[in-house]
Amino acid sequence: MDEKYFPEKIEKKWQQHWDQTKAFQVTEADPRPKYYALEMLPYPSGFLHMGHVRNYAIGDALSWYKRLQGFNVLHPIGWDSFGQPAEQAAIKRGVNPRDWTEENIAHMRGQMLRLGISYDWSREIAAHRPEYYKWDQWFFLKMFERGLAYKKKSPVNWCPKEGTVLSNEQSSGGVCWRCGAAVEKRELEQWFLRTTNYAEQLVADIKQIADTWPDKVLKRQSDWVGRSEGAFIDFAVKDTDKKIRVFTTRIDTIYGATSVVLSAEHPLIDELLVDSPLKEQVMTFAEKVKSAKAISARAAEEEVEKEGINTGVLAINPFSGESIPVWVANYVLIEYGTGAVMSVPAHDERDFEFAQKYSLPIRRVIERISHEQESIAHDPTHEDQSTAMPHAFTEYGILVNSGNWSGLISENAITTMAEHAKAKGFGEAAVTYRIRDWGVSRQRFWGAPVPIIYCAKCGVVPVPEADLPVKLPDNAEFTGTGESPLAGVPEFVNTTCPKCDGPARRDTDTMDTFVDSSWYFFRYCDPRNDSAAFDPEIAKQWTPVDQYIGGDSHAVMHLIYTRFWTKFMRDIGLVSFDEPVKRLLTQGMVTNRVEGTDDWKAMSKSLGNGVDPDEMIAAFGADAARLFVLFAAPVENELRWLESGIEGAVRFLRRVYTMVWRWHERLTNVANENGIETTAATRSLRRKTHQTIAKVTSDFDALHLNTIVAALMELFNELTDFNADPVSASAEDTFAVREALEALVLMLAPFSPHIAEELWEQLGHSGGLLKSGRWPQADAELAKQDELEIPVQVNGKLRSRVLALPSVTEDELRTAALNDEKIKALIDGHEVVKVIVVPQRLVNVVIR
RNA sequence: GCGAAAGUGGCGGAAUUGGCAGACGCGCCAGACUUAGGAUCUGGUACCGAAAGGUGUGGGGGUUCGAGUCCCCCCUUUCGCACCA
Repeated sequence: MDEKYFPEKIEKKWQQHWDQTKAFQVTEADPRPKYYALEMLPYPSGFLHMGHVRNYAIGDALSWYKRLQGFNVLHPIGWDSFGQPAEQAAIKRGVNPRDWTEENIAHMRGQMLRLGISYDWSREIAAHRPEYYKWDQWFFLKMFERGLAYKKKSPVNWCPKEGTVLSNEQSSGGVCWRCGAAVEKRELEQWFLRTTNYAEQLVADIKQIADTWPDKVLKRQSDWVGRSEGAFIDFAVKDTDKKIRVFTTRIDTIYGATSVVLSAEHPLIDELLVDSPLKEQVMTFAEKVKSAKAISARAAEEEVEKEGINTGVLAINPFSGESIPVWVANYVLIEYGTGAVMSVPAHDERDFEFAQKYSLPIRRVIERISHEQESIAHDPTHEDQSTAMPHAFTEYGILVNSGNWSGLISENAITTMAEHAKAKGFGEAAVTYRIRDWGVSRQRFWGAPVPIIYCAKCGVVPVPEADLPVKLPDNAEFTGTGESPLAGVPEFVNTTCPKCDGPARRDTDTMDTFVDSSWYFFRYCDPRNDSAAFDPEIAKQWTPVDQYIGGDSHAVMHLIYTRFWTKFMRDIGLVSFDEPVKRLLTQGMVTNRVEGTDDWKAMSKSLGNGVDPDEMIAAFGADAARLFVLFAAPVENELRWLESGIEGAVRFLRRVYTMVWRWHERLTNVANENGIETTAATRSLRRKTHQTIAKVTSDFDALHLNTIVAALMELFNELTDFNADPVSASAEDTFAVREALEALVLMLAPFSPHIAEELWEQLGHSGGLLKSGRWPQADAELAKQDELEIPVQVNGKLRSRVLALPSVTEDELRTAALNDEKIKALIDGHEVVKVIVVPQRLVNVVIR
């Protein structure tokens, strides 16, 4: 053993040991209970950044903890290796995307090895390899068989900068999730997956993970699915047999409807205006709205002013029989509900604003229920039109001016009016969702080809399973024009129809890369299977994932897709549960100061505030870098990078190293006997050791990794204070030091595994931590305090302390406090009103 | 605009059910050892005060013997959603 701590030497030694002994390879044959720890698989951009390091350090800490506790821990890694940057490299620099990707993977794998992350490398996977994406295609075909994958022409989100379609999830807020460019609407024919079929389950099953996923993620998912209860109501168009169906959550306000408003894209507009003199005007308006939306009105920061036009057509309110005008307006969305609404200005903010602008009537039909207005409640014919409303009244209340329904309260009216509509055949109660089907076609090369063939005779023909994978060609040209590069490869495009053998063409789009990541952690269970995506029996042994760790940027993308995918896999019998991930941790970002400013921003090349993990490893060692990122902040918080912080981590490791170096000879020479008495000299150290074990264990279960490191430092400080001489220490002292050092080293392993392995060996154990080490057990007796220092307050202010045994009674404590010299002096001349005694905690003397 | 979360030393952050505020680390100060120190070790470090003592968890109020923690109002920050009928 060296006298001094040389991280690079130790780290290399143990990385080799782990590799040679295949230390982290696991098998299903292992009888121990399983634990599946998973970090989000990275995109192989070429270099790890500190965000990755933090992610993997957290996952690795957990993996080590569970291993030392005796679990059979699956801790795999792979590559989300399809995607835009590889294609950009191909366009800009003419490199082959496959070569570019493989080189990046090789480099990043090296970085992970240098960090010493304990992955089972035998299970490594990469999405761009045919043996993986074959199964993306297989899943697509399964969905196609069941009608869950379908093609339709529709307005889709188009990123002009990247030249491809995006899903709704990827264009949240009207901007591209990757490059931030404003998203346009384009009319294209695209493949969609029916996520809407699972909308209800995606909301309902949240209760299964409500306690173990972060609230903010569940909230966003719930909002994204956007479940809304209401009713469909048909408004007949006057003098025609046509109907306009609207969706409303407030059927109780229907007597206040003063118009029906259609979105500009509503399909009925054409039909309704066939003979209308206003046709020209309305169509011009609708076109204007559509084009404004096409250039991304939704990406604009400010609210767009409401605009509309009266079509001159009348619709009949099925409840009141009243005829009201039909308008077309820019504030009604075709994507939601039915693309048409009944406008109730008195009880909806948007309708109110619209009505004011165009001087449409505002008719109040809901009154607040209050004591002052009790007379109104008892007088259903009450009509208060005299007072102009300053705002819409959007709360529930009591119905007025609503025919026979007046006098009902909103909650009841909503139910009974929907029932009435159904009985009369002009509507029904309904649930709508905001979530849309997942558009998966991408006009790109570097993805899994959509396994579909178009035949002039047979139409849309799925590629037979036996012909999978549909492989990417090697000779595509990358022009960056926005056309799928596959379309320019005749050898790829031209094929024969699997049904009739006639000439046919392949689909030239590839699938969204989020398809790859929707099921990848099932593949880790059975990564080399070439006859199935995975063997359900094997997957059953590992899944669901026990702990998933990643950034929260995927809250409504990856994390909703993978829940959808799992439900589909359940429905085709591959898995037997509803939710793929038991527990989710969303780690905070790693930020650094932007030079010349006071801003802390996520590290990035463009801001020039990046920190290279390799440089950190070279300067301080992987162990210190990892210890620092876990110590510096709670895992879910933002982590501000401070070079001095990592120096502190090295200092700590160096001190621990030196401590072991000073003791290792004595500890290996003096046999570790059991049954050694605790002495007055060792009691305090032994207590600290066992208290620390208890605290660290419970903090691990709560994922409070930063306070664990603090606790280990406290234990070390206690060891320093113990100050026994390694040359002449008594058997009792040696025993206590050994106990403390062994516990410290074992508990340090999840944070800084290389030095822990080295020190464990120096403490006289062979074969490595996983062979000879076990997570230490806290002895509750030893952890007990044998004397308590009880604070004594007078009128709530701390004035003194008294010493007491843990077994002290309430009366004894009261007496001790009142007899304390300082307290006596303070209560002298005052009346003691009462004395609060909290057993084992505190005494408060209340005086007057 | 709507919704949610959070405000604790110079900094990152600790603090069972309301019960000693500031653990641990960084930084800073002093000292030791050193040819030297951006190494190492020791001690100190919330604020005011020479001290006794007093004041302190964004601001204001409340509940309580006792509030960082619970309740109400306000301010600030961060995040999410932004015409979802």
